[in-house]
Formats: sequence, structure tokens, C-alpha cells
Amino acid sequence: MHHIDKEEFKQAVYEIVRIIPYGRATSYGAIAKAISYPNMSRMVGRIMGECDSSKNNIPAHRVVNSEGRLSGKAAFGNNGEMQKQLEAEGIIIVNDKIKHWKHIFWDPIEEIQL
DNA sequence: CCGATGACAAGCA
DNA sequence: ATGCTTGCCATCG
Repeated sequence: MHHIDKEEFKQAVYEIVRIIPYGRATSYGAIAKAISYPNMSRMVGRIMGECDSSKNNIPAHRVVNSEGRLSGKAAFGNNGEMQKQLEAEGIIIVNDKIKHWKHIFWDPIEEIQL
């Protein structure tokens, strides 16, 4: 009873990720909170890893960890593709971490309250 | 069944 | 800032 359907959860994550603005990024935990499952950040990461972003029109490159670090870059291949996509949006990255993270960070909660 | 692991996160020393 | 610990949940061997 207390279990949301796995597919529903995945779709809820997709919905949030798809509305992350260009040039901004959010975190696994922030997404988990936004869909009312604050302790499911690891699952959000798992879902991103399997979402096949390019094919499904999901800007997974805009999802990083709570410190702004590109902990999931491996899923984009060995050519720093995740970093390239972020840089193409004007985001600066140094040592796998987004520069000015507090400023770049987009909190989905703010959008949902609208 | 159990322990390890993983695109996590927060607290603490 | 750095590293460790704990809490969290699904998947695997």
C-alpha cells in the first residue's frame, strides 16, 4: 500500500527532469523531494542511468549530485559528453563540479508551488 | 538470507 | 576542505 508503482515513480521523475530550464541544473535529492519521496535520491540516480536521455528527450545531463558534481558522467560515455552538453548551455565546470552551483541550481519545488 | 554496491545525502569530527 | 558514518532503497551474486 505504501508503495508507488515503479513505472509511475519513473514517469514522475521524467516530468521534473524535462522541465529543468536550459542553462540550469538540479540534484537527485531535490527531484526526490519534489515528488514527495525525499529519501529516494538513489532511485532517481538509477532511473537517470537507465533513461537513454538522447533517445527519450530527457535532459539527464542537467541532473547532478547535491554538491553540483557530475557523479553520473560515466553514463554519457568516455568523452566527457555530459560536461560538453552542460558547457554548451553556458555552465562552467571545473574538476567535474559545476561552478557557481548555488546560482545554477534549480529547485523543482519552486516551480511546483506555482 | 546476507553482504556489497550504486548517477545519493546530511551530519560530524 | 577532507574523510568517515549513517540512513536510505533496489539490484545482484
